[in-house]
Amino acid sequence: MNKELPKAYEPGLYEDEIYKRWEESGFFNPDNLDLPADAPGYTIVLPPPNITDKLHLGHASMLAIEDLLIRYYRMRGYRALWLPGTDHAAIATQNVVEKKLFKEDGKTRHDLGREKFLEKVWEFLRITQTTILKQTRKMGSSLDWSRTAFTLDEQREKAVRKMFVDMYNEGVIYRGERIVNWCPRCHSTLADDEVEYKETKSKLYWIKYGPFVLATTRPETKLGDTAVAVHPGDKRYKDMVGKEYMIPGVLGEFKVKVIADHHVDPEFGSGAVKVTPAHSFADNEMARRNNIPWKQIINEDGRMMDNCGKYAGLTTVEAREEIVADMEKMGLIDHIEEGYENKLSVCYRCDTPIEPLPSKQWFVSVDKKLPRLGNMSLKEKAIEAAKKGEIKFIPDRFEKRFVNWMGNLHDWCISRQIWFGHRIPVWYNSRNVDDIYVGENPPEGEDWEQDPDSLDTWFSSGMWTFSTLGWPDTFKDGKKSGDLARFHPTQVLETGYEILTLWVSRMIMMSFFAVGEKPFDTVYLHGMVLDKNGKKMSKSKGNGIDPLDVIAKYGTDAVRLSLLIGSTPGNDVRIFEEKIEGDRNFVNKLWNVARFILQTADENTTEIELKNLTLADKWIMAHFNALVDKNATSATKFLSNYNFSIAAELLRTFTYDYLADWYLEAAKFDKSTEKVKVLRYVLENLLILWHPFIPFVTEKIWELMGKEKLLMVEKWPEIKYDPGNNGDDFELIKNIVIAIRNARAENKIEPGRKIDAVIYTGNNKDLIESQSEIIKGLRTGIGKLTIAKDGDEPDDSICISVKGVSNMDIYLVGAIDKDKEKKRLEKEIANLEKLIAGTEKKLANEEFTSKAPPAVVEKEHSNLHARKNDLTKLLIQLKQL
RNA sequence: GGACGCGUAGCUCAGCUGGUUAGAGCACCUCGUUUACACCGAGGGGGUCCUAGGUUCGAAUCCUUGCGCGUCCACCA
Repeated sequence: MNKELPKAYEPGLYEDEIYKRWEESGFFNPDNLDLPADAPGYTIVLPPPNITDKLHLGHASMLAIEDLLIRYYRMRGYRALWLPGTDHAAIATQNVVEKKLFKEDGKTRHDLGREKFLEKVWEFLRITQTTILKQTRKMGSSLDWSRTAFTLDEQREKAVRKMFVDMYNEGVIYRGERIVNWCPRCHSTLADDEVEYKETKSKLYWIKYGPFVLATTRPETKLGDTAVAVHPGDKRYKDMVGKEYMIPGVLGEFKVKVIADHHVDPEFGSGAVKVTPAHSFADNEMARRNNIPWKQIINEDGRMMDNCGKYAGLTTVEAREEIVADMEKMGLIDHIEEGYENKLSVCYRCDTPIEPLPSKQWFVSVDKKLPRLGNMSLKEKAIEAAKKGEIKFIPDRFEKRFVNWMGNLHDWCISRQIWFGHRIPVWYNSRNVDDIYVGENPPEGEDWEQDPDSLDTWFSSGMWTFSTLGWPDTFKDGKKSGDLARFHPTQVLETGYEILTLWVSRMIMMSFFAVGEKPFDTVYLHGMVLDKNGKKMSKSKGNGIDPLDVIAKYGTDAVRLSLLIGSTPGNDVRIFEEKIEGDRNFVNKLWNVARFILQTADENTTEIELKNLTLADKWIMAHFNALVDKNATSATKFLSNYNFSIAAELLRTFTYDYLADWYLEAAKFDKSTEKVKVLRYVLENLLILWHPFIPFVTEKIWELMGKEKLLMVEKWPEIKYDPGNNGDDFELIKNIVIAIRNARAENKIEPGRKIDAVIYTGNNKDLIESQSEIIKGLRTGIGKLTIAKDGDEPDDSICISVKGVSNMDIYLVGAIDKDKEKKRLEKEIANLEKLIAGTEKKLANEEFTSKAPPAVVEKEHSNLHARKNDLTKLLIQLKQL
């Protein structure tokens, strides 16, 4: 024994030190890789985690997948760049800090003022940002830290302003009125995902409305009505469409136009809807489609405006009561339906009902045709890229989802009434409201005031693939230079399917606009990480797993493996400790395989002499070759096709079932000149194959093997030695051993007891003889082993059958439980007879033999033949018993 | 309401460009401390592949329907 390794792999002892070595090697940065000038690029930009919180297992899964890809392609000789960063997550971050501020000091951001509040935000984000980067390293991520970016750092600020100005000058960005979700209590707009829906029971008022009777939950908005809408196919109102009517109301008569719109459900209510464009999203859309004017009647305090006569100043709820009472007096109420169930939209922070209000906002037009896009719109260009396969989706079903969603996309509202984020680079002249300045830098002069709003966080993260590669400095006159030229378009965008639409769509549109090319070749979508019961992990439910906790307990490699194995592209993955524990056990198994090999073969290898290989050597070499082959079932191929789980399972099967269980065991009895070389060759290459999955343990073993170069930059293996056959000879030995072990277990022969065996080999005498030590050594418990070409059945013995072998007889002598053996044989015979009957029936069916491919029919014939042989043999054995 | 996904061994999941005696890991049962590993080894039991139809010589795999679960989007006056 030359090297004394600890019995169990202890990740905690090595991980930090190994990561440090990787980082200090400089190889995370592709500029330092030793590559030919024309080496292909392979770039992934890390989807920047929000700095609202530390990382969870979902992030860990993302990091595991992306690091796997990057390490794989780095070893394949690509100029691999994985670019790290974080996202300022404007609204989410501001909310977290606001909540904290309120909880700790009872203050709102308005108490602090813009500047002071932003200081607080930065204070907060520096802490989470540091934690995030630390966690990311802990996962073993081979990110190029020298290129680290933040969506709100100086360089990205520059990019965002340039983008805004370019889009504005091109007429893509414009200012317009839009209905927003407004919380009257918080005095703020809410993003769609900040709106919550509450099941409520309310009243449905059926009101007399000129020639109509119609149902509404909000009679007070009648003051803002400008139209009545019906379904285009509704015969009841057919003749009224397009006409104008005077409607009696509590403040006198007013005029509405009747419009036809598909949005109206003719089954609901009376099939006619009053339209209040200023205070309803749906109504607003209908008004836009039909050119109907708006009339705002509710202000930002949630109160009726001055144009509401005697109701001015009332809250909407107060106004509703009074107006209903007045309508009642006027005989305008048809009837009131109680207990009507609907979903009320409320503020996620304070539960206050939301008031949709019109407001001035900045938009990105997705439909404007642009000369720079060949007269296509941003939307059309993105859809085309997906449909033409210029951008590929994995799994491909997401392409449909993407295209479908893009098709329904409306202009993108990019302004947010918050303080944290990229401030909109627009200045208004205080002396002349219509005088607007849009530019990358503030205008000269004192009368200019910058727009108080900030940009939607997706505006800056949508630029992530090129803003991180030096844009706009690396893009002049339509020509890419520097990092942008070398790494853009990137190869893969790997992210969760839940932000396919939010993020991916924006990246594609912005990249085409700014750089004139797609941001990435492939979008790989991963699923969500769920707990054992398939529930989303969340802090409030307490079912979350902290990556750092399980890493401390089981090691990073085990955590990575548990996230990769058993998960398929686009599908959710359930994670629980038992699973991680199992993978920890596997990592330990690999460690011990190495431990054994290093003990028995601690010397540097030279070229393997193929002619000296034993049966076991050839067998393991053949199976190793199958892993790195170019055919469709190799681990290499599955890695290239994003089938990480299948690749890992192939590697695991090889490591466990082939290498550890059989080859290493056989090696203990199978001495040959090449043994040491084969052991080292297989281990070495196996470590390379495993490295992208479990980088730490493989790198550590690699070091223990005496390698000077880092495994991280080792070349991906190809087939180097052809053993000349597929290892079938050793497969036969293996099956003999299994059959003997089986027979022993079936017959309850105590493990300590030696049994004599006789093998009549037929034509295989030399082969079996050469392997007799292995057969005896592999825990078959054989005492005296007799090998002959043929002979008589020994007394007091059973004949055992070997899988797939019919021209050989093996007898175990003595100590046989005949009853048990008889039962076993009968069971097996019954099973075989059933199979044979099935096969015969199939072959008798002329439809089958004439229509099925000849190869399939042929296979059935050979199956039948083999099964019949086996049956004959079993019947003889049974008779002899 | 719209779109999509899932339902295979007790649990977690592969397999699904149609042809295998339907697989893996964990759990379970029996046996075993054999110096790489008890974070172990040997052997074993366990599945009408959700239901009902259809296509086909042949379906876990393709089509239709129903049931159950999940995700995203929209949200209704």
